Amino acid sequence: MKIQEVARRARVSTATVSRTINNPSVVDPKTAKRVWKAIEELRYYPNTQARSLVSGRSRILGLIVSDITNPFFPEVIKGFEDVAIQNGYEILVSSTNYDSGRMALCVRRMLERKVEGVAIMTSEMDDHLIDQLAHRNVPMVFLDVGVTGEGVDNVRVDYAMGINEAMEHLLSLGHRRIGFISGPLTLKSARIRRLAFLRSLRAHRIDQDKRLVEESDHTVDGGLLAMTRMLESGCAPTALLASNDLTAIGVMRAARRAGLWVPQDVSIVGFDDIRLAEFTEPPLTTVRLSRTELAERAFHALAAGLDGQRDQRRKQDLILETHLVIRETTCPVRKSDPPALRR
Amino acid sequence: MKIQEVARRARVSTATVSRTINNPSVVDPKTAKRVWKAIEELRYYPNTQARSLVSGRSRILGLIVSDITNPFFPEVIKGFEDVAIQNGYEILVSSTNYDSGRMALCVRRMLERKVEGVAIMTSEMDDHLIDQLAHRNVPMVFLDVGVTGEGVDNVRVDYAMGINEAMEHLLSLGHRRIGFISGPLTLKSARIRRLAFLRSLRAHRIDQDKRLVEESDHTVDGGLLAMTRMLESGCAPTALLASNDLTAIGVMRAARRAGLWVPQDVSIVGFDDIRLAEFTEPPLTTVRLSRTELAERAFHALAAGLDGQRDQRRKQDLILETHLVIRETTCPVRKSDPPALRR
DNA sequence: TGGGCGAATGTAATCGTTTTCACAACCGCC
DNA sequence: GGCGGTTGTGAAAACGATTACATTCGCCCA
Repeated sequence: MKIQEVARRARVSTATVSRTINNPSVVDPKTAKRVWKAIEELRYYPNTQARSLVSGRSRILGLIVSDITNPFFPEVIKGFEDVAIQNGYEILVSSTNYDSGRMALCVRRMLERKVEGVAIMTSEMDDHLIDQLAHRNVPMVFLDVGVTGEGVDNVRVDYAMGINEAMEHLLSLGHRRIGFISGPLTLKSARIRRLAFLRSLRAHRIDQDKRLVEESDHTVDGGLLAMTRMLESGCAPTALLASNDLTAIGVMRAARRAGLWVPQDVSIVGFDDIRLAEFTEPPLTTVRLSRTELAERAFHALAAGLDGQRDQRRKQDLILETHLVIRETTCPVRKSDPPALRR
Repeated sequence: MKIQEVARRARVSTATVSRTINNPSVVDPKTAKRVWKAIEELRYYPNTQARSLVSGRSRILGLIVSDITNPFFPEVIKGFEDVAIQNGYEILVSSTNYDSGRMALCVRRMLERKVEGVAIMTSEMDDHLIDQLAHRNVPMVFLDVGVTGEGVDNVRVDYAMGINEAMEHLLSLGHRRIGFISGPLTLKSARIRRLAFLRSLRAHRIDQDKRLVEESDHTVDGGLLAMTRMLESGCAPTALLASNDLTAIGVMRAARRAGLWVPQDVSIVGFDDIRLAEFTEPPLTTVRLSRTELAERAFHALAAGLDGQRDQRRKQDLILETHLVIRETTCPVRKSDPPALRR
């Protein structure tokens, strides 16, 4: 089923068929109608490979995430796919599994497939890989306030806003011994959240206790481990802020294992507001970061880069806000000391 | 950076370069070495589109799921991607969002990209779409014991095994009023699970109470709604089996809202054993269905279809087992009646 | 009347590979 | 020394579209 057959059937040249499909304005409506009829009758659809080989445009966008298994990402992927498809693009997702070798492979495959742009949401990004992409003039957008440089865009997220709201909330409930479990500090977005927490602490003249700030890895297991460590340090917090919801879920589990009730013994706040957050027991108070908006921003940043619409790009500098969503894992600090830890 | 440049640099023809890459056995090791050197020096990599245009092989496999946002799927995707990449294949995932129009689009895009095979995990699959694929000789594999027909494979999962284990478990704990919340009955795999439940009931000579069997949609919200309906029907079960873990999580939430304690007032068993199951409060007793194995089976079924290795296919008829994983949402039935429902 | 113009269409080059086929070189054997 | 059989290599024809350029045709105006 090639374009030739369509051409023959519609009694036109292949060029005309191609034009009716790609640039209808230059072809006579009457001819166009004939061509469309032939296309339908033969159920013709163009061969993408041939098409992009000659036109140089693949209509594919890449999306690289670190772990498709973290529920945050599928929601971003979904949003990205939706908007991409609406605009006639295909997407190619790759999960690096936190492995930088795998990351190199991802980039390689993206290049081989001639993606027209890549959105990157992961930390395993060596500079030389970025160079590889930049060198081939592939527009990039980082969803992680990561690298900056020419040809590199960033979707800006106001992480601090949500963190501050969360802190105000906890402080207004009387909490003073507030812990924080960060994500991997190789991730810039994780560093930013941690910093926002520390800043907020200082702004409220609360001394930082090192035992109350742990590094983790944005997984449930990691959160569980980190919280367990913190509780065993002998200085249990009355409230805890986690760098993402998965961590918060781990934290809740650790608290329960230690015999603590949430929120009576310890208040917990997550970050992201993944769908499941609403359904934890009790439902998780967390900071919402809209995945669909994030994905849309990413797409538009790329699309702008594609068509070289420099002016439109300015619009993308809007900052994505984050806000606290109060559910049931936070409550006023109890006056008496929490019960002794069960070991 | 085309093959020509490599050829020139290595002082051979383009044919030889192509051969050293794709079929090294027919080229003299000395020449091959020269060619590889040139390739490395120029950082050459072949243009995938040109390559697959002429060879007719895209090295892409499609994977269609209904909802990438359901944590079950990303784990399958990950497994599928891993094994595909190991075998030199790319994957193209598409989420249909339970929309059959979107499904048609998916198939269309898969065809346009000339995928060499498709794994399908969704119910929005019209027969005419299957025909479309079959008609173009695209091997298919269903991960849902769905359609059968020529050129269509199925990964066989023994859903009944896990269900039976779960039932034995609940019965041994003294439960007799056992409820079931199924997935959408358009999904064959959901029907099978429901049927296995009903069979087990009959096998143990327990009368079926219609109020204790609800249909839902494999989402948390759906589970919550269905359980709420069931509790309000005036005939609360002492134990409940859910068709998947997401549903189970919704069920737990509904139980808590109604003032019931899990597992003291009602025991709950899920299905799938998604990663999060371990971290619910309390940790969910559920039936494990290995996603990686599922994905691997799917891949191999496709791969077998690709190379036409009819004999190897027989091996794939092994049935994937499912087993109960006991955690903390089940306990012996309480002798006294459960407390009155809080409305 | 004829030349210029614009709109619609056709011709053919092009994209970067793979792969068929032919050819050359070499080997061993009769 | 000629001949069949390997082996390794190169020239050129695909693959199926897009698109630059050429052509045709009708129309208008000088």
